[in-house]
Amino acid sequence: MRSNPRTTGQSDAEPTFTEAARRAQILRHAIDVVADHGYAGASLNRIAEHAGISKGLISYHFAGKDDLLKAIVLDVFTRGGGFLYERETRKPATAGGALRSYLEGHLAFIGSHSREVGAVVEVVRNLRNDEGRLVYDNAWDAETYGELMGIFEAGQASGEFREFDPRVMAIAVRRVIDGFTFQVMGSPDVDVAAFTAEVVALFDHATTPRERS
Amino acid sequence: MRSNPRTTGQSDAEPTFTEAARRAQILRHAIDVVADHGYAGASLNRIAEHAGISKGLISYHFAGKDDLLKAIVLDVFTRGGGFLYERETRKPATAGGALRSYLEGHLAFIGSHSREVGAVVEVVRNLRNDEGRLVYDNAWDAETYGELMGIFEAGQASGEFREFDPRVMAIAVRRVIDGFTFQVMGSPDVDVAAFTAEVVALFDHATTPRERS
DNA sequence: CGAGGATTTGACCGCATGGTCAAAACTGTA
DNA sequence: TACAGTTTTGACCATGCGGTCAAATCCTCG
Repeated sequence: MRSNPRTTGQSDAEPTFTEAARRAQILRHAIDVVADHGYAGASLNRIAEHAGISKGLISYHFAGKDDLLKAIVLDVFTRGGGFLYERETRKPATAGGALRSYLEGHLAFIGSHSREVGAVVEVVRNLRNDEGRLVYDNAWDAETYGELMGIFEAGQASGEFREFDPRVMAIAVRRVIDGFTFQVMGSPDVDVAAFTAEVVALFDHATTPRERS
Repeated sequence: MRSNPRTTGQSDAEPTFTEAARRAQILRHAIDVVADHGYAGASLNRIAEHAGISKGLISYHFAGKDDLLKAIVLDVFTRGGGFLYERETRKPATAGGALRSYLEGHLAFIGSHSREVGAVVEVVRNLRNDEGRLVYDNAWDAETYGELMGIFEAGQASGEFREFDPRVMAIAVRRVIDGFTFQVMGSPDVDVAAFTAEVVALFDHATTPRERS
């Protein structure tokens, strides 16, 4: 057989042991290449060379380059979700605590997986569909604002937070979190804990009223 | 003569009227194409077609694609500087006022020049030199933090601002400002004034102490 | 007009890209 | 051993890329 039926969605059988391992290996090397050379520099040839395999093998395990790049996003998101799930011991009692936990969790994941997150950011910001539109557009990452906006609305309902537009605040939080990726990728010796403390304090002040309650 | 001496830096004579106009025209169309199709989709062929000229003409007026892209950045930065200069009537008296002015000025420019700024962001985030490193790296945009950090340090010295890391706060401000570009590019009907007011309030609370003085 | 520089075209080059495929190699089973 | 299914290779393809160049055109001024 010349191509894998699973790559074209014609089969939903259990993936072989070999297949799973090979896909994981390709994903790892693809992440490395994207992180090192950027979206434009991540060619299938370069990824194959980096992994020590032939280019055709990538086409055998993935339907195409876009499929591979989307798989990177899915893989890192899944790992990030697991990281955050294992980290959360119990639900914070206050909205401020929830926001703090959100920031600390996400920044900790980025600090310990900067290359993976960097590759994802690269793909998300650049991958376009056939019509030339971004695959991961504003509407897409608006979905990721949901959790944050929930925290903000709860805090405002309880009077813990001041009045502000939850959407704008969510955008700001996500922008600062994603920006941390570039900081740590640009200079890997940044102090994750110090940065986290600063950001937590920043948004603590930004969300709460100035007057003491 | 087969190529323009000015594109290869072999002449510093006054540019012709035709040359200046042609360069400006190419820049405008290049900005359009980058804004519409992203960095990866902005080929010389596409830019030439969009401008209704031949591809060779671009090579005649610019030393190469990289030169053209850097010219986009320089052009928009120059225009932005002029915009902000004309906007500033007089120096704000307080650090809080300076920060507010900084935010309002930059967000106003983005709101009225979203495509230009979007193209610049695309180039800055993607253009790499021959060794594969980003041309506009962390060290480069750290320079743009200077003005913000000056405002923060002045405010802390006068006791107007609380104690925080000026570098982290500057990164946060720039991230939120640049993020606004994507918001307005993704949906051009966003309310610039409302967003600006929210961001001003956000960083006003973030920088000032909670206790009333 | 016509000389000469400035401008513009369109054909062309070498190269890297994403993708395909027949053949080979490998693997397990009988 | 022979067989069948899976996995892997390496050569190959069409396409688009950035860039070059000889030739054609335009423009200005004597």
